[in-house]
Amino acid sequence: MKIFTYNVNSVNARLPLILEWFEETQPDVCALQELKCLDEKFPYEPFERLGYNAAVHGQKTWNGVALLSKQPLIDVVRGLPGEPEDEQSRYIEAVVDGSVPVRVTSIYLPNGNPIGTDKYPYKHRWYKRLQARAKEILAFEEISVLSGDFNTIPTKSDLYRESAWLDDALYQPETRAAYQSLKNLGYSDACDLMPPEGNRYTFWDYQAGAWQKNEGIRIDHHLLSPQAADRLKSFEIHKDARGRTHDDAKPSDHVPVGVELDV
DNA sequence: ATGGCATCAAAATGATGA
Repeated sequence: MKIFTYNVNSVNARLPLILEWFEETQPDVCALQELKCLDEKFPYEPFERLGYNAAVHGQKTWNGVALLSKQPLIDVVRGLPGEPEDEQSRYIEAVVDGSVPVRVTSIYLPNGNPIGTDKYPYKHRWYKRLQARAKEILAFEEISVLSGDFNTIPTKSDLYRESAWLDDALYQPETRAAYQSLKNLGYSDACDLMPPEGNRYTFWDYQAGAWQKNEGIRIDHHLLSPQAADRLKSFEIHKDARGRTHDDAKPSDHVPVGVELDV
């Protein structure tokens, strides 16, 4: 089973590119982030034509997450528990209903910039809630994969130049510690288990020629429960997606990142 | 040090992103 995460930066603005990637890659499951549309504006039909079921948690203009799966999705959870007044659509979870159940998520963790505004403590409240849910998921002792855009650069190896990120919410010591705490619960970062040769970036800014200079960062992750880690067959970053266009659609600033599990 | 680029939605001297 191939499970991907892909921050698409507007599912409708980029639809031709996304569909082309789906046809080529044939993921079994794909977690999408930054839909930037309400549920009713999600392009269900073209994905159904490719054979996918969709569970969507959308939002107008910003945020919005979805799970697409060839097999049915059951037990869908829309929104991260723990802060009822949080109206931002950044979390969806479901179980892929195959011969062996696999729990999957699409996470769009808050960016947190600029530090010093409400955005930064919101990021860390959100991290605490994610840790609580991640702990509950571990207790199920299932094959579970926490996939998404964590807006967290875990280590110095995950950026092109540390000095450019020292004042950024994505690379603060407490942000990296929060990510590490998820791993300390018992999850493994698929990229650590199967490090790719060379480049491991998943995001390149649109600005200042970051892609051309390969000034990227790694912020899109898969955290595997022990049951999932035992079944990890491969880890891949679809870097070439960053440079591709289709029918005038421009690429997202993130690229798809995938794991293959022996399921 | 700043802005650079992209999207949405509104029609901004904008908001947000990472």
